[in-house]
Amino acid sequence: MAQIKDVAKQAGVSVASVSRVLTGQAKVSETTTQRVLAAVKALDYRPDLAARRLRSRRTDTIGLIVSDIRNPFFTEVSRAIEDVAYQQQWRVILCNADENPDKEAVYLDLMRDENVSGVILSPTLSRLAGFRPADYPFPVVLIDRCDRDTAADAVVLDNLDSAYRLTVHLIENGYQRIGCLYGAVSATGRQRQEGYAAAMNGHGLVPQAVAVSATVDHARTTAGNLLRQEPRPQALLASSGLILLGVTEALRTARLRFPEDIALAGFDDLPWTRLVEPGITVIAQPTDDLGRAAIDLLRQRILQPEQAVRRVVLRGELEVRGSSLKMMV
Amino acid sequence: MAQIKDVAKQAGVSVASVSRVLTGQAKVSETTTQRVLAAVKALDYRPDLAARRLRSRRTDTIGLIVSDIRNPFFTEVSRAIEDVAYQQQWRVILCNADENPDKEAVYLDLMRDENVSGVILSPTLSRLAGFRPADYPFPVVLIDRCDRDTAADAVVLDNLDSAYRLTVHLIENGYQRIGCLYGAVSATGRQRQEGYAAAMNGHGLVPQAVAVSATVDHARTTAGNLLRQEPRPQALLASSGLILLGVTEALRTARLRFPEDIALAGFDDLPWTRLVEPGITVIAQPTDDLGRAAIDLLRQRILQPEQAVRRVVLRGELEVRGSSLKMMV
DNA sequence: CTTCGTTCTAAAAACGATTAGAACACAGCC
DNA sequence: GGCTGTGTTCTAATCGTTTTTAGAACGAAG
Repeated sequence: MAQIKDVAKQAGVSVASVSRVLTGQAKVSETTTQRVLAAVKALDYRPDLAARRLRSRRTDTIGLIVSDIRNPFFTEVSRAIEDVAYQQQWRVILCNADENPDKEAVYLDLMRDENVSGVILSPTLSRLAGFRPADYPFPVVLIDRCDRDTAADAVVLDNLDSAYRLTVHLIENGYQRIGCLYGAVSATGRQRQEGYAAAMNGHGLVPQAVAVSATVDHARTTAGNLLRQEPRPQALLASSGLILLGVTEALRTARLRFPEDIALAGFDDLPWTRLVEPGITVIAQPTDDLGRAAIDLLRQRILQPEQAVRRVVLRGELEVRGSSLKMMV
Repeated sequence: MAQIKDVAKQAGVSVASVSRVLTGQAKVSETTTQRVLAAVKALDYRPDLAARRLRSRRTDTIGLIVSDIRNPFFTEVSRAIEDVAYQQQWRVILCNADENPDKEAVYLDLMRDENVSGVILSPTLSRLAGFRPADYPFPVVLIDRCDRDTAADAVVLDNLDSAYRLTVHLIENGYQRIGCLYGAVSATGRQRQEGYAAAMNGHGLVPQAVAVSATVDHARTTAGNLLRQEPRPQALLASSGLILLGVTEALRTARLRFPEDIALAGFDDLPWTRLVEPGITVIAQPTDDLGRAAIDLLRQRILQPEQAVRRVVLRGELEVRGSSLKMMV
């Protein structure tokens, strides 16, 4: 394996010049540049990243900590982030914290060990409470989850407003007893519940929200219980794609058809929501933009550590499908 | 930030002893060990990974190169791999090659630059042809895709047999004009098509297989065309979850119900397949086992570079649902 | 009391790059 | 010619570990 000194010898220059050409840090004359590049090509030289990282103290690596990559929302977001990262010659370390604060802490320590350039984090509730960027030895950008008063760079959906609009849509179509299953372990689920409650209260209706852990299994059983209550809700609203999946399965099990027997709406425009007859009304999240915005924010923060804290709020789009059709009277 | 020499000073020993205690490479006396560990804890010392990697020439990092993490199959597999990796204190670099041989080559070069301990690869067709582990400076384990004669460690589904069983299941339920949409860009799709064709031929039926690129969009339009042909197929078989999704959407668009109008079966036991009435019959892939087996194979190969080449073949399980119910006569 | 072997520790040499700071070349000016 | 300034290049120090090498300490055997 060729080393930098081999390249220097081949090009007839010093190792410093080779390094300068390759990193592009300082001015190098045209002739030297050409000779170095020729030597690099001739020897198929590739810098040793470990050595480079040790000396330069930069890793060009970022961390991405989410609850679970199998959650389709995070799958999409992570893909967007990785695409941008690799274009910029950055490495991405992906971590699944499983909503577990301890695991999350372990991974954040790991990020420190790796000396990452920055981290994109979807924090657990407990970490989000009182979150301060200054507590971390690297820049942090929050994604998907963020409180109103969190003083940190963040990219989020307009959760409250999206839930509000979704709820109003159901109300306007004649539904009144609207139940809501929301993920209580994340700030996002809570905010969506707030939006739902605001819409209900604003229309003189009584909110009936049930907290669930954001898993398909739990959502299914909880929804099953809800459906056995009297009077049965006229509509259900699910605060995330996974919960929506569980609720839909429960409706199947209970042999309830929508929208005839019960209306249905939720978050995340997953492929199957248009496949389940007659299609499920959802708020579509712009996952690609969320990911891109997050890494862009991180890039800027790395370049300008002292710049003002920014928050990017993206609007969710209401996709109306058959599951929320006007209620028969 | 504390360094190893600070720890040595605090413990009253040499830096070498500290290193030996922490890496566990050589024998150290009990008293020294205790003093070092105490000093490490007192100073909250964490070794600098860049320095360690430079000197030791090992990175404890593996690469995972798949076509697209958004493909649910790879999402599941990658999660399983990452879980095991982090337990072993390994880092994972995830790469999406998008079935693009050039991109795949770039990422493999990147793996060399990173000096990874090994790579788990789901290769494109062109790379798989004539694949030789010796051509790479690190151990490679193939996953999901592998030819009969590939001389490399690999973990795959019994594609041919699974497809055969799935096809026979349709035939036994009375279907005869069975069409097959298979992903032609991967070895896996081709093998499944082979299994399908074998079953058809073995029962005196004429296979009608159509190659598609393994995307939802292409599968949908291709299936749409297929459905307009006369006579219309009595059943359709899709060689992957994404293709199955496209086909299902096409049936929706054409207002065809299954199994009354047309039967349906495919690969990958995705959540929505049991949600779409009356449920879609599929071959369930043991994604978790696939991932675990792959990283286990890699670990063994790293420990014993000269051991014999292994191939792990996992059996797909037939999940019978409503979409393949016995044909009405 | 030496000699040998064992077990552990210390000092110093890698690992392969980046980057200060010194050195150099050259031009322009007095 | 000497001096200064500018732009480039070189030498050597440095990053923070691991690993090699040499040697100290100690006990047992002769």
